[in-house]
Amino acid sequence: MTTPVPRRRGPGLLDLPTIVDVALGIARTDGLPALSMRRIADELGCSPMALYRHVADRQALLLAMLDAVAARIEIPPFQEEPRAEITALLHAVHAAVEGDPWVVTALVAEGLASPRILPVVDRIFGALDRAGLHGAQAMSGHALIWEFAYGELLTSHHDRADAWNRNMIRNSDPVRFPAVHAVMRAAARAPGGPPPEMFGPHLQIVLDGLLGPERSP
Amino acid sequence: MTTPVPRRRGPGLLDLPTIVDVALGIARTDGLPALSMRRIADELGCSPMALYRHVADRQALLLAMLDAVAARIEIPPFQEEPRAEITALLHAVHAAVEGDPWVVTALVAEGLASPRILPVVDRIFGALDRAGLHGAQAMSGHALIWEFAYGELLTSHHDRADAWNRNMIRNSDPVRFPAVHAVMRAAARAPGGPPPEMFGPHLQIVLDGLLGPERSP
DNA sequence: ACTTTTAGCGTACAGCGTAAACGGAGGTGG
DNA sequence: CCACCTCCGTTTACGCTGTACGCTAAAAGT
Repeated sequence: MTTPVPRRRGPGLLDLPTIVDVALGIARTDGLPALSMRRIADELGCSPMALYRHVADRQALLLAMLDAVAARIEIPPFQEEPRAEITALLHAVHAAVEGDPWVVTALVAEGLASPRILPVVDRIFGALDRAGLHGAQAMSGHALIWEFAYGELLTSHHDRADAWNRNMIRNSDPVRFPAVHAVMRAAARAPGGPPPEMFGPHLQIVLDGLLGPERSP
Repeated sequence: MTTPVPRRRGPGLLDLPTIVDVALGIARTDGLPALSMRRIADELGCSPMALYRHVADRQALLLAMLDAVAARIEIPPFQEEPRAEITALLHAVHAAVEGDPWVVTALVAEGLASPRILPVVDRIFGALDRAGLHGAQAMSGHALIWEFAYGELLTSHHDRADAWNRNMIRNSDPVRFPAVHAVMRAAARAPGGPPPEMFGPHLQIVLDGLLGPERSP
């Protein structure tokens, strides 16, 4: 006679950090659509409803995951000079989110945010203030910086979309669209290799526009 | 005896444009998550499976919707001057997508794209070329422009997220985060009204960084 | 008139998030 | 020692999703 799987019971077997860890793993390897409550439960060896003792619902779980990602932002030391300060802060955020492209999707699709980015936000506002941007200008500049960060993270991590676009261009008429084809041909002659990292350079360009071009010493 | 609902049969009762129209309506009023095949079928008075005679699957439907949105881009007349050209093109795209924030979500979450943006892409590359950006620099600049456009569209239309952030800041410690609170206080004193449109100004800032600041005459 | 093709769609299935009710282990008070 | 209460994980079930499969009936071909 088979004991009906005498699963261990009692407190301490399941907790939020464990659940979030597993969820992060699934999201990273198989993407956000594959992240279902049942899948998490399976990997934890528990029933789906067990998760609801520790998480209100799926949305709350996503928020907890976001929080975990935000927690690994290594906040850099303070720098007086605005451009250097903003650059350092955004690279820290980028490094934390890089490799987890679903973060931006979740953030945007569900309108979520973690209070953990508040320190970063505050220091960006401080830097903008020192750079001479106050009030509405500061809010606008701050918005622009995040718009860029979102956009960069979104577009940079989509290999599928990239291949799609290449094909779309390749199948298009070189006569009607000469400029794209010229650039693509030039790129084809280039040594290939991994696509260049664009976050840093692009951020500098945005900051050039926002704070004025960097004075070369 | 009841004839089992002698639904009209034969070709021409249902076609892709009709389906796409209804789907666009649902997405605009109730958002992308509310867009289910059954919901579309209900509003069309047909069975869910009827849709599959005209659309391969949900993904294909999304792509068709994207195509419909891309079709309403009013391509502006050519301008020699690069900054003016790019500005006009991007405002045209922005105008077509504005009011349908789900577009960017779909575009990004599914990695979709419509060949209809090719003319726009080509002219942007042309403008970048005239501005002195070739090869890898052109690709980088082009990428930056779309990164910004994506990010702006994503962040600008999320009232929920905005309210969320306001609350988050309001509930935070003014001593630990003085800069945000200073800006928020200044914004609170401002006349209110609708949030200012940021796409135009921010695009100019990005172009300042990319092409060099606008020479004032 | 008879057969073949095809457009349209009813049924059914696997999977989703989660509400509701249940059961068993551990600590606590009588 | 026993009753009880509180957690925590369980099973069960509901309404939703996208869509594979196969039927029906109209159109087309011979």
